[in-house]
Amino acid sequence: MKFSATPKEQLEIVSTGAADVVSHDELLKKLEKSYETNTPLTIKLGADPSAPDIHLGHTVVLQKMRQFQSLGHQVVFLIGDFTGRIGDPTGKKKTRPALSEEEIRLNAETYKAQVGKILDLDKAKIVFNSEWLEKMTFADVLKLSAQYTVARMLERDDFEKRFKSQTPISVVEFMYPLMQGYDSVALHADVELGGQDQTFNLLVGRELQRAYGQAPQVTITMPILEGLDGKEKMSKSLGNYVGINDEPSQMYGKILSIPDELMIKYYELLTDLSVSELKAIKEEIPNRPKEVKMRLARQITAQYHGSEAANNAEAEFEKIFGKTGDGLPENIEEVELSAPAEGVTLQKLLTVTELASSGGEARRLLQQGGIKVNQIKETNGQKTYNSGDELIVQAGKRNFKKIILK
RNA sequence: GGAGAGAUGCCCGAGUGGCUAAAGGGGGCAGACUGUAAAUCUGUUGGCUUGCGCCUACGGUGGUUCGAAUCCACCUCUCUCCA
Repeated sequence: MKFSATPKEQLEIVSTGAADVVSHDELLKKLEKSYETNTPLTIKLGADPSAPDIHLGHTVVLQKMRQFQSLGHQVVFLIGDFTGRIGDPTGKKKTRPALSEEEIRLNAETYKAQVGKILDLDKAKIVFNSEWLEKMTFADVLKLSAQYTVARMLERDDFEKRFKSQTPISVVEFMYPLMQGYDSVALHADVELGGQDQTFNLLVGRELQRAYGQAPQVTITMPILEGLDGKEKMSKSLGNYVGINDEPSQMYGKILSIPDELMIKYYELLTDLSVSELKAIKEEIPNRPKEVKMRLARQITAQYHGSEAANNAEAEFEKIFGKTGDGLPENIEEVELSAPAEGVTLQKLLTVTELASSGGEARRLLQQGGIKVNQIKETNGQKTYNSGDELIVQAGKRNFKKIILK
């Protein structure tokens, strides 16, 4: 193993864009030692197997991981299967169901396929924490628990909030940071990466490593990426996410809909532009916001689907929404239905094709002018269609269906 | 173990016997405006229904009543204080 970049150069590369590094000094020392002894550092990143679909928010940390990888370090991708198998009792309604081994296997495979778009999996190590957590005895667990106090646990932001607002916190939840920290012990991690919201957990890892006689890991946290709404953290449950498996046209459109203020952050965290390129973009934004945003959408789409697909996505977007286009997407999902002799009402068609989730929803859309049939606004839900009719129905801005009645 | 408080629609939260499918806010959806952005404004937001209307819903199960989210009993869960 030969490192092409000096420790100082490495330090600069990996700390760029990070929200926090604990600490720079320790990191530099580790990098120096690894450089001198020609030993790659072990870089840990944990993943939760309950949500196998990766979105752009997850990629922020993965990009950082890739930097370490291309600098020649050993990245370890840890899948928290043990944790997933236990489930999370927090919140009576949101109880995370315990996953079966089969589900976890499947999720892990899905994960790998997606992570592989960013990391070089041939050079990465993939581990499951059940490997060591499962074998721990109760005595081991007690020893582990003894390393941390309740008061310190309550320092964690969300615990503190919940404690103050008198919402339940189960004891198991206190175990999560400990388990995660113990993973670092088991892996002898030199560096752990995570989102900024993971800061506490990563720091627990340092404490535990010390307690178990190891040199504490350096923690690098990345800023949290806001989702499409520009307010909340990008997450699947909030629906404000861009999945890396999203269709190119979808991905392109979604990115274009982010608030302007977010553009630069997206450039910083989701693309691989240099500091000087970023600076140029920053200056361009006030003058040509639309162009800059389009370029962003194209660039990110290209990262996951190739530049050809990105260009097509842009062309299609223009076709639908641009001034020159005809307002229709390239490919519209076709639905064939057989119509009864007396015909079908438009309202019925909307619910059957799931353009509207219920009859009430369909009525509302019609009433509010959210429905177009063959590009003409239609407010009469009672209008009937018969077999032989072909119609393109649009619900809202971007839901299209081509309905063929037989 | 003892004493007290509480559980309402996607979320928060009002509502203490009929006018409550349930105030208000958030979120969502749609429209206007735009650059499919943000901000703003408007409308809408349980299900079935063109409509009349019907059904389901206020932690669970029973009960009181012509009538209950609202009263009673028991149960489940959560929080607070004391031990």
